[in-house]
Amino acid sequence: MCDDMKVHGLKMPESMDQATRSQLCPVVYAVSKLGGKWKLIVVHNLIEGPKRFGELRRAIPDITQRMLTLTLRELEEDGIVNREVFEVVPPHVEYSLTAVGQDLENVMSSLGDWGRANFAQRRNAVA
Amino acid sequence: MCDDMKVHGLKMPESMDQATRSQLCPVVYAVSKLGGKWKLIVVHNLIEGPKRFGELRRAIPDITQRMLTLTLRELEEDGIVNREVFEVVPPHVEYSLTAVGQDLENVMSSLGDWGRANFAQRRNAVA
DNA sequence: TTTGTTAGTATACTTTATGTACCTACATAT
DNA sequence: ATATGTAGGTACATAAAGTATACTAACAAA
Repeated sequence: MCDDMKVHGLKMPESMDQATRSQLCPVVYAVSKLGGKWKLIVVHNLIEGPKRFGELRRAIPDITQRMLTLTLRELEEDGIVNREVFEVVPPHVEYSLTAVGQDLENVMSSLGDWGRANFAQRRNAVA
Repeated sequence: MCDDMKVHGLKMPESMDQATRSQLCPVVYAVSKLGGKWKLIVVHNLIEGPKRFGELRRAIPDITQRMLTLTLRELEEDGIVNREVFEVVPPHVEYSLTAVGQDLENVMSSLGDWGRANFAQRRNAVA
């Protein structure tokens, strides 16, 4: 697992714990950053371009205000999402993907490809 | 969001709930199948080839027996992982990716690419 | 003057996800 | 007779996620 890490000149002994290893295995690291229930859904909705808080809420009807806030805060902390506040009334806040977030495009599209293929398969299997 | 779904000849009205929409938006569908804490880690470990239960445990030291069992059962139900039992004593059970699971290769590699790039960036940023 | 708007925060509560500890069966090795 | 290894199962406990409701600021329109 994670021979990639040779590029960092590091070995990954069994004794190392997950927190440490997640800094070494790119896949484990990525999953730890994107693993929440809503993270990828929010990123998916920002791929097309910046959106306001309310637009995201309407685009993801099942997310609660609180969970959207928490998810956006975490994505912001991880440098995936950018938050721009316009000091007007009523408030105007725009969320967009950073360069790091934009780099998720391949992940999102391969995920979409898989979902599409798998979904099609299931329809045939069930119907 | 999810214009892809036009290929299924379906629209996605606001009134539709998440359960229904997850059958329509490939990304939401994919996330719903792969969203658990351990799902992608297990898939990642099976990409190279079949592994036994104990091998997976050793490869993912922080997963508990219970979570590995639950994760494998769900992946099996979703047609991503195949479980082969050899009726011997002591028990011998082998887990492998189905064709659907193999199709996750692009997802895994793009996720690895992103993690690698992002990880490298962070190292520079921090160090 | 009350209502509406946007993007939240605060609090309490419930549900689901994940984790811990201990248990089994059976054959072989000691 | 007891210990070892495999692939789990089960009861219970905790952590994470989600729900519901109330609350805020500041201005505009009815």
